[in-house]
Amino acid sequence: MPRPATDKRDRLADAALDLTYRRGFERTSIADIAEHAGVAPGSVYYYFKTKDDVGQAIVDTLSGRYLSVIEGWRDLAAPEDRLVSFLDMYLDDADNVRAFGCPLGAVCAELGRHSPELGAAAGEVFSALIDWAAGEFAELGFAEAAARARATHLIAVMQGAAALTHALDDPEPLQREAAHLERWIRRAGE
Amino acid sequence: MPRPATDKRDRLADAALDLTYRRGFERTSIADIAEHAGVAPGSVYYYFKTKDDVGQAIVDTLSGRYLSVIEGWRDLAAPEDRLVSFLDMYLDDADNVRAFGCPLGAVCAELGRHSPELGAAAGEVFSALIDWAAGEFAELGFAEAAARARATHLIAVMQGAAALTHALDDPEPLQREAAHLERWIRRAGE
Amino acid sequence: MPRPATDKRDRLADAALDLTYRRGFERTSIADIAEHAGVAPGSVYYYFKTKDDVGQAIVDTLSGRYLSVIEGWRDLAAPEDRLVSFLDMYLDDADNVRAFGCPLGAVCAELGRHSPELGAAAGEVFSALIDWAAGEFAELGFAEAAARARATHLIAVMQGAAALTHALDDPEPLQREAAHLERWIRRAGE
Amino acid sequence: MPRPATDKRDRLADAALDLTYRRGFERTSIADIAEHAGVAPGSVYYYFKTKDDVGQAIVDTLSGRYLSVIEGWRDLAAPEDRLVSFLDMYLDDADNVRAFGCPLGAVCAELGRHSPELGAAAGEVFSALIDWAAGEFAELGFAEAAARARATHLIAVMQGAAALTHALDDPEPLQREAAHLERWIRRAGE
DNA sequence: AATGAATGAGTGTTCATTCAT
DNA sequence: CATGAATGAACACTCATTCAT
Repeated sequence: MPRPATDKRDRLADAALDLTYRRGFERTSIADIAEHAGVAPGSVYYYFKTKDDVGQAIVDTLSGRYLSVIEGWRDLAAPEDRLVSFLDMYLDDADNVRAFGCPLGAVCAELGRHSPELGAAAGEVFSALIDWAAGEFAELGFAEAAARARATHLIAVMQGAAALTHALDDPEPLQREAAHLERWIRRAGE
Repeated sequence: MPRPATDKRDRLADAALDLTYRRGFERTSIADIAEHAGVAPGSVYYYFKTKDDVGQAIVDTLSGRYLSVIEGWRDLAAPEDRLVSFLDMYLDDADNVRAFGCPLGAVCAELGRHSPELGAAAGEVFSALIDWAAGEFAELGFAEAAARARATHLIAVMQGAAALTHALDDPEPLQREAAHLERWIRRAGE
Repeated sequence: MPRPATDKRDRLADAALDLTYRRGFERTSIADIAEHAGVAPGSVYYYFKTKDDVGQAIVDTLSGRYLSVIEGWRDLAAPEDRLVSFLDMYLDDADNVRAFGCPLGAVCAELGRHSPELGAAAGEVFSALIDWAAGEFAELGFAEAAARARATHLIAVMQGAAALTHALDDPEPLQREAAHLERWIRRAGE
Repeated sequence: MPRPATDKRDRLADAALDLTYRRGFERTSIADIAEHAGVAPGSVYYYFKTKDDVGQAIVDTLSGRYLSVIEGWRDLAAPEDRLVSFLDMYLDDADNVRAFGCPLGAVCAELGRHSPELGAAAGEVFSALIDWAAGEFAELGFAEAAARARATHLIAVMQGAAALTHALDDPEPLQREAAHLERWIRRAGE
């Protein structure tokens, strides 16, 4: 029972996300995306009306990936463990972070520079991430305002650490800031 | 006695930096830069061999601007005040940060995505900034390793806060993280 | 008991004629025609082998329409009245003539420019129209050669008047030439 | 003393007019025009901003040609002779009229179908032509309104005759209507 | 009998780059 | 010293056409 349409569309969106992360949105041509997805060049426009539409699909794919990863942490009983998993996700992916930056931040910046609409859409992924982290901190006993402040801090520091690790081509900032944040999270959980 | 050649070159580099910050490097054409600088289109290639060369000039200009700003803080007697000036620089420029991201981080990311060479060059501006901050923290009494760690943390957090403020189109993360860091700096100065 | 296949084919031909008249043949895509006819995009090629084939169907539809309109004038007893009905047909449709030109002439020119074969086919519609008008003039007592000459003049002047009215976006040439021709016809009928 | 810029631009406009007349505007690609003018494909966009801009240049070229032809009839002392020259111009070009229609009417219709703006611009060429003919009839002693009516009739009939000659692929309508109009003009000059 | 999925060839357009002057 | 003219390669996008079902 094949769903070829959805399958190809997904493959195209995945390829577009991947190439945008590694080369940038502007430097990624429609033909590149098609080739990467193993699809005929003209076919991209069967699934997407414009390149901006591909950008929107990138945001959706990105959002879906982060949401499903977070979903996977539901097994963990303690909020601290879930928050630390967020840090570990970056550490496990340190090579890519070093080479291309944060998979979320880099792509959002790239799309935002292409068009304000895409930038706003990408911003919502950040919002969702902060919402999730704020929920975890709330579960740790923080009042809403404090929980949000902590969540924003967590995301901001990881964004900055990833940016520095990429800019300096050095995993150290990422590792050090993650270690810092882990202690900060554990301390909050006590 | 001005040297008009140099003047034009500088104007071109300034225009290139400005446009790259606001639109991105890829979306900025050589003709755009020439027009922005009030220079004849063909002349860009008199001053720069290739567009990548323009990218290098952007890095140099960026580096010069940050260095001279830092230089301007020499008047301040206390290292804490100089470090806080770094934070204030962002707060004073909050509108641009919100609209286009960190003037340093956004441009570095943009150039890094264009070519590894430019990325490495841009990375050195970050290194210099960290070196400066590490020096200030050393002056506050921290041992070298600790001073570097603190400097990296400072830059990373501001990078992340700027990125979030841009992505969310909301000045709050920048303001909150800056306030946080100011207390953290003042505490270190006691 | 309708034959749905034929019905769809007719609807497609009608849509194609309509769009060709208003936008031109080249600017009308197969997908446009399908959408306009309320038919699935892929289905056009079930009824027509190529786009040129659609062009042929346009000519046939056009021919059929003019023939049936002429047929409708059979009720009128006097040839003068039938010939004047031809003029009135244009005057009644003056808004479209102004906006898009003569429904026959514009489409013929469009198809002729697309391919000589279609141009020749479209030319036959003109021939048929001239034949009809020549028959009417013959009935008014003109010898065959004179009747054909008058018929050709009638059609030519209306073509030119329609073309001018369209080009100048002004109904005046059409109205004036039609009034002229009506007197000329009435005079011949005395 | 070469004026290469103007020269190339003119050659491109000439090629564009020629191809539009023979193939239609839509079926003429920018690459076709460049090749026809002996110019590199990318160069068209150095002289014209868009294809619509090329269309405007076509109108200008067309207008210039007709104006200069009319100018050439200044030598003729009698208005009748000048008006008959207009008819002769078509008869001398009968082969092209038969193959492609009226050089003015066909191109105007083609451009008008491409965009209303171009259609309006093309319409002004017709206006100018009518103005000229009206002036000649005025010189023959007709009051302004009558002169304009006659001028419009002259142009309209030639348009229609050319259209029919093209549609039927038969020079007869053009020749017969031209002969008719010549007698009509000579009669007015007596 | 009918169609939705898919595509390759071609379109208008942009732009980094070259070069004669 | 400086530039306007010119260009070829690449881009986003369109569309007539095919075909498995």
